[in-house]
Amino acid sequence: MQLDRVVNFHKTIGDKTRIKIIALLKDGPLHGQALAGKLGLTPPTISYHITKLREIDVIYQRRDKNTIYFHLNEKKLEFMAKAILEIGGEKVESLIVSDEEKYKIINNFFNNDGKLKNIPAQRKKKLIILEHLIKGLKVGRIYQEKEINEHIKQFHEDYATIRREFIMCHFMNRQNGEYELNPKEMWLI
Amino acid sequence: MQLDRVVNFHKTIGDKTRIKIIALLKDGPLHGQALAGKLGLTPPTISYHITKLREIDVIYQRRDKNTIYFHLNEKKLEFMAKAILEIGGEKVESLIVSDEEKYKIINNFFNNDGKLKNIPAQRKKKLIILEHLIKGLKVGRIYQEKEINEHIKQFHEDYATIRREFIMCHFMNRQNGEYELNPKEMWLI
DNA sequence: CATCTAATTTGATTGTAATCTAATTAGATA
DNA sequence: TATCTAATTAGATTACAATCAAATTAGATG
Repeated sequence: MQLDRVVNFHKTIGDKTRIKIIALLKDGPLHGQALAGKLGLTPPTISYHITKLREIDVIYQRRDKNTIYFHLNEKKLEFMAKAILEIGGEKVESLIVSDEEKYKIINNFFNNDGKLKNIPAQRKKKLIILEHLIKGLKVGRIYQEKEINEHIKQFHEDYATIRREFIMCHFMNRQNGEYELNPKEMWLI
Repeated sequence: MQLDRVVNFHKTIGDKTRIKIIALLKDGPLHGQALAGKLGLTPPTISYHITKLREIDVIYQRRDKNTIYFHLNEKKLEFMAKAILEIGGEKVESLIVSDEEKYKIINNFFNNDGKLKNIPAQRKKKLIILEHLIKGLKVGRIYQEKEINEHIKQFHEDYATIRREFIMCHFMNRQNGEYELNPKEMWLI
């Protein structure tokens, strides 16, 4: 179940007029003018809402002479309403920043010689770069400030800024001048 | 279950960021900065979304030192997700135009002597007034045009306009100069 | 009590959504 | 094929929602 489908379903029925339409159609099919009358709206407005509801497949229509009757697809409604309960867990994390996206961003910010061009201003990108920069260091080991600096200098001369960013973004912490990586749960990514 | 609650629930979770938050919290509580990092957004934006989610009661929070952890209320989420399946039917019709509302509108448009002040421009109000005006006539009987006119003249001198409205809004139909009320299912109210 | 960290509020900006009137289209029927 | 009815589309207006940077608040801790 894709995220966008679920979002779109809820966005669509998160509207007073459309929920009223759904409620009315539970008693049986109705045509546009009837809906317009009952809801105190004009036919174009009903058309607009019907289109949205048809897009998420909770209504369908049957024509009788000049009149189109709109029917509720209750099965679909039920299925989609329950979808939010299934979604998520670890899978979503990968949805949020896919490996492919990370790869692109890393490629953009590093030169071919492995040097970091500059520190991204955008938060998300910055985190991806920091996560990448920290890869050579090990969880559990204690580092002296000088060691951290040397490690960072491989990639960028402004080690002070990057070291500060490591702390601020919870990748590592400092205790009386010594540094240690935080457990991955604390990382913001 | 009130309509507004259901609408508000779906409006709130009909947003990509908020569904991602819900999905992330299914794996366990997280604090604001972690959410901001994982989603590539700033803390104020997370606050904004958390507030919305708290309003519909699907998240709650526990503080640990300086950090507030946000928890998902899965029971509530499930209950609200299924609420749309219960709503509706005949009850909703009365929600749409309550008797109280009808009473008010009728009072506004009629004088004490029982005369109609004017024909409402707003569609919904017009339908309520027309429904009220038609009450003296019987389903199943055939009326001559003159009879219809006399009936309407009790309330308003412009019988021609009102007679036309009766037809246009499906309260009655004309067949070679004779008039008959339509069955109530055809009325737009 | 001074200071730090995390969260929230404020104000501004930008994009999206709901509704209407007027014009158009699609079928049905005479 | 001309005409009627119902539905839809187009265009404009207005209201609302998501986001951020900057300022503020609320607890925790030295």
